[in-house]
Amino acid sequence: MNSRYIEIYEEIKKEILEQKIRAGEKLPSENTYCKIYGASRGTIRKALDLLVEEGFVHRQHGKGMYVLDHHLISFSFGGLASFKEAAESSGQFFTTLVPLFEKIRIDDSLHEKTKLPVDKEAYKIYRIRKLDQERVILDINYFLTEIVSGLTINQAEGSIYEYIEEKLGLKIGFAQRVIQVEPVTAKDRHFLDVKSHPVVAVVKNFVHLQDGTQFEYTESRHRPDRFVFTDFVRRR
Amino acid sequence: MNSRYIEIYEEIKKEILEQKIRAGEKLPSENTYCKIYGASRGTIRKALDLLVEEGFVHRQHGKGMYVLDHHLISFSFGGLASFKEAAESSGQFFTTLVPLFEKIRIDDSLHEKTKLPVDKEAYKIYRIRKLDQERVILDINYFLTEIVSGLTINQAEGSIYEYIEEKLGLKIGFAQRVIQVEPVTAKDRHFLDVKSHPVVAVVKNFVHLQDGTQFEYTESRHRPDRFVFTDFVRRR
DNA sequence: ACTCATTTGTTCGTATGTATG
DNA sequence: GCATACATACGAACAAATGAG
Repeated sequence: MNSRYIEIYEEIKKEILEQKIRAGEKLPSENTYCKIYGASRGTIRKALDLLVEEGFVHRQHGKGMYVLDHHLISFSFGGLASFKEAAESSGQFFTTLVPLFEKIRIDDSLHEKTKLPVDKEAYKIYRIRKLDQERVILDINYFLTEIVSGLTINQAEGSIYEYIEEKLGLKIGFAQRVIQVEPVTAKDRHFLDVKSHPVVAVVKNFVHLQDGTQFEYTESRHRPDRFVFTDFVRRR
Repeated sequence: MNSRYIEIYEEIKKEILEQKIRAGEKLPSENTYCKIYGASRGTIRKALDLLVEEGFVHRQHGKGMYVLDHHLISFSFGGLASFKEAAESSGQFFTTLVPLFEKIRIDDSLHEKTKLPVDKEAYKIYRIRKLDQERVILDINYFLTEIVSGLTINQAEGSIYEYIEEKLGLKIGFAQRVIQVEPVTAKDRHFLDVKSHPVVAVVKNFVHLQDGTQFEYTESRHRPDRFVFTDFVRRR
């Protein structure tokens, strides 16, 4: 079903996550992997490229590949993951409330904010994420109804991405993301347990399908003391 | 000296940045590029992969590649760029002050914070970034003296990365990065024009050489109203 | 509905270059 | 100098998505 290099990538990643190869240890050479998986070196390299890119291993010309210490990259938000995926992989227990679920029309000022096309209809959804009985994240979602049709409040309580990808068969492509710090609004005070915090950490997502059309704008407003964003970057 | 696919990548990227191919427009096909550059398809694809990864273009199976609207990414701190590189590409005019430049020893509590090896010696440097006569960023750097030897206060006023890469010939590999929001400290109040802002946005960098050894810890403390972090992510 | 050319996606095999020990 | 391992490059083939006829 999937391509071979993805399968190999997932198998090796699993071995690293299960500590069958530990941090600091050397991976088998590319040629060894060729024999293990019966694949060409190009295919093996494509699989290993993914691990390098995600920060699981690093390569050294002439020496080999080594597993990196993954001490805290337990992805609060590393890639383009849904909230449910991120929460599950971080092992924390969240619950979701949906205090608002309605259809609206994108006007000029909303277009300015969301970059969604003017005059289209969209679902506007608020979702509150609770951790340890405290409301720490407010997600404000806009989905074009034209693309994400038939959404219900039930799905919003679970994973909307699951619905989009599995039920509708749509392929999510990429997102531009902006992180900023903003003063708390009346809405934040109403929907979050902001305590005395005067600001929130805001993550804005402009999400596109694989064909390049933007179908979503989401703004995640985090109570600053619970906000952590982790990232892995390579030079050049 | 560079590899062919890097050259090709840079040429095409230049064409996009100079708007010779505009947002929404289609790129020449891979086979066309093969003829243009006299390279194999594999090499062309490696060059194009980089553009895809950085969010300049998106690919559509069976159709072609299209240039993305780059309104957000243009002043991106998304990659592992030095402050000087980022400032130059964003076109803003910053100046740098160096109020502290000293050698210290990594003790246990500093190891906890920086992850640098205990008992090694390090440069500890404060650097203030001024924009429009306002001190908006405080960089706190630790560099292992063993690796980054011979650093002077003059270099610290320019680009330390330039010194590390060009003068010392060291190869920077990758960094783990954490973004958080923290209450202002007395140090922030002293070195930054924090105004009435009660918090700062903090970016922590754990930077490693290509051989995997960590040689730097840097904490960038931003006044929250001037802090923007942009990112580009793909769904896998 | 079907065929066909175009274009991207995956895989293979092979060769050569370069860094490490 | 030599063996090992990663880096780059070429060419070929077939698969899969798209759009035109």
